[in-house]
Amino acid sequence: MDVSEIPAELGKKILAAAESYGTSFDDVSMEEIASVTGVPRATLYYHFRSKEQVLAFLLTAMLDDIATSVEAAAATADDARTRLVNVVRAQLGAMATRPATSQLLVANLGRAGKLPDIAAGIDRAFQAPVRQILTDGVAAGEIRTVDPEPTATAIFGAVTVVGLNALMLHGHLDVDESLNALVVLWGGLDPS
Amino acid sequence: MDVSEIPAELGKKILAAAESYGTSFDDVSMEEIASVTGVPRATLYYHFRSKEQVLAFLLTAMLDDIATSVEAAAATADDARTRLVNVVRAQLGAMATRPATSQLLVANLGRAGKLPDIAAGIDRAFQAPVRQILTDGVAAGEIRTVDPEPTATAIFGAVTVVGLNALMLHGHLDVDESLNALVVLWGGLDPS
Amino acid sequence: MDVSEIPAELGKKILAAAESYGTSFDDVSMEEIASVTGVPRATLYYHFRSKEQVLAFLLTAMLDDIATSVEAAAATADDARTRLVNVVRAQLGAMATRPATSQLLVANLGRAGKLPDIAAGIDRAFQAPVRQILTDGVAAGEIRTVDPEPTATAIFGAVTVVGLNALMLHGHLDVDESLNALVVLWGGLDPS
Amino acid sequence: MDVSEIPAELGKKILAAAESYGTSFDDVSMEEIASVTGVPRATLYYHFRSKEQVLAFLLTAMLDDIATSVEAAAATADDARTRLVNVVRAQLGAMATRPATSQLLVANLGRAGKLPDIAAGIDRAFQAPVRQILTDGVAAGEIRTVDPEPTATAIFGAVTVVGLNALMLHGHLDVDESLNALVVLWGGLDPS
DNA sequence: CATGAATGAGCTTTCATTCAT
DNA sequence: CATGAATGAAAGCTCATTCAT
Repeated sequence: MDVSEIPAELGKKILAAAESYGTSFDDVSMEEIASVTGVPRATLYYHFRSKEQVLAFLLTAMLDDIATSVEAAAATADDARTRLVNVVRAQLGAMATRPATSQLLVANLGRAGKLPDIAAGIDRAFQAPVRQILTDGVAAGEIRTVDPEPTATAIFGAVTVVGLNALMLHGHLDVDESLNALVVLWGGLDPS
Repeated sequence: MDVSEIPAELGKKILAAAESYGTSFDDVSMEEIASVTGVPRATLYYHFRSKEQVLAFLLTAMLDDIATSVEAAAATADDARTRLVNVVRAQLGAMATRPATSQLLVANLGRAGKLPDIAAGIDRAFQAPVRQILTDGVAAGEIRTVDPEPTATAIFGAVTVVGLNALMLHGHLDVDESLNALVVLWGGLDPS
Repeated sequence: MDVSEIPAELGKKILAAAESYGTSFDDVSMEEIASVTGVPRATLYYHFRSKEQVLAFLLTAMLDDIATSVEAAAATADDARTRLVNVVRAQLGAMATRPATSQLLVANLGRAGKLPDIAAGIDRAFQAPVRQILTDGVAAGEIRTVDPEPTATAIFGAVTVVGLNALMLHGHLDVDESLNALVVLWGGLDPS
Repeated sequence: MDVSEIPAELGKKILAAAESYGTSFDDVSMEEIASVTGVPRATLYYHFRSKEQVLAFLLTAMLDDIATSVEAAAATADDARTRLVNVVRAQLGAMATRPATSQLLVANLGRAGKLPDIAAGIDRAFQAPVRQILTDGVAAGEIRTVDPEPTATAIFGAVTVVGLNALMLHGHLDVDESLNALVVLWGGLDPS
């Protein structure tokens, strides 16, 4: 199921309809995808091997999108801290744009992590850019000495759960407000 | 379905068997719970109104356990930072003790958050203690000025995702190692 | 399950609650009988061998009641036709008084007919009195020569279905109106 | 679930197998229908929305059949009485041909009457033709002055219960014998 | 005598998936 | 290339009935 094998038209339909899907993988039935996209079930099976693959395609596509804007935010000449803020802002912005799909992603972190494509997508969109900035920042003395790998995971958790929380509680996500909740990441909790 | 109405014997069986359940609510079938606990399906339905209620009982019981040890860690006379570290250590320790149930909880944050009992349990075990320490610590000048409510959410996300990550990647959770990943929380990313 | 073995108190509760039961044997659950009568399910099973027996008791009791008033109507010194009208009037009156139980009876004629007690009750309350009047009436020249046995069955069908029809369509049964529908029985369809 | 949407092949199987079904709607399980027709349960659910719909289809189809032959019997140039006898004969004949389905119908009059399709079918096959003949016959002076509507109901009851009685008592229905039981309808009970 | 607790046996229904065209 | 039709395999839940006190 290489993304490139999926006809663009079909892909668009699935993506466009994603925002009306439910929250858990099992809450999303093929019948639902079929009726929301207008693509008959059997046709979906013609293109995808299984339901999981459809959702993997969906999440992968979203993650690719996120990765693109995140990578742009990470590629500037700013200092590490600025780039990190921009990266997180891009991530939250992407979640804000696709609230349902984001919930689908975060609510299925457990399962999604087992699908190689998705795990790779999550890494590319969320963890790798942060890891890289941390590494660079530490080397440049712009960031405190931390272990980039696990720290990126902690940041990933803080960002996504703050986002999910906003989506679940208010139905939408205000990027600046959520960023504010993450201020702890920059300055930490210790008083200066 | 007040917890107190569930016979202790039955409750123990369900809890004891929990570690062999699947990851998502839908991955856990009543037949599975029945065969793993040795309690017939019809008997489960005699005590619980639905499958959701069984899982709610399970998660609520686990969260109550966690809350108890977390509250103990929060109730010492230490300074805010020490208490916070101990609270997080207690949370990670609880996750380490019940890996499968923790995965069930985190993997179902989306759905679980909609069940009032569970949402309350999460707050009591994870967010409220942190919120309280932050509030007290800020007042005492032991913690940087942050907004306790959203900051507690960010910490919750960092802690649980770091824990989930360890469980998914290594199958078990090393508390100290995970704590280390969270060092960013104390000192932040800014170089001193 | 001799009726006499059922404690009067219990019997009264079951009869009193009957009017809130459903329409088909299978629509009436033991749980429904239990909650409506206030008698625990297990207690019902202490007194009755099965659900069927409870319903048989219920219908038998109603049929006994009907039989009593019907037999009174049949036992006068009037001519056959008058007695027959009075008998049918009594039958319709009994149905009017217990609409739900009547529907339960008629809607379950098929099954009820297989339970000896009920079949006997139906015969005693509905068919035997008519049969007797027909026999006597024919002998006395007060009634056209008909075969009493099958004719009584036809009359039974006309009476009960007319009654059921009224109950289902209007929710209640107007005795005189229904009697009117049965005028065909007396005069027949042939023009005089 | 318009009848026309059911594939003819499937319809035939359901009809053909009907004679081995049980007596009450609840006595007939989908598994029974499936195994007797050879059509898998899931396939039945592909074509029908619910069990009730399957049975509605079955009874509706039977009633359509009956209606056809009854309407033919009603459409002759004979006098009203002859037509009525022929109509009833056709009705009894139809019951004789499909004893089990007839029992299913009559035993579920209560429930069936609530399903619009079936109520309409009963009217078309049993009541409307009789009503019409009565109306015409009264107008032509061939039938005593009776109210056609309720009288048709009484006749319906007499005919079906006499038929059901025969089926239940003897396992089969002898049309002429049953017709004989209904002689009361023509001449009435009054001696000439 | 009465009853709360427990359960075996089914039941309807859903759904991911495959078949046949 | 696409799809209507068909279905195997559960799943959640109910309910009449029995057990144990």
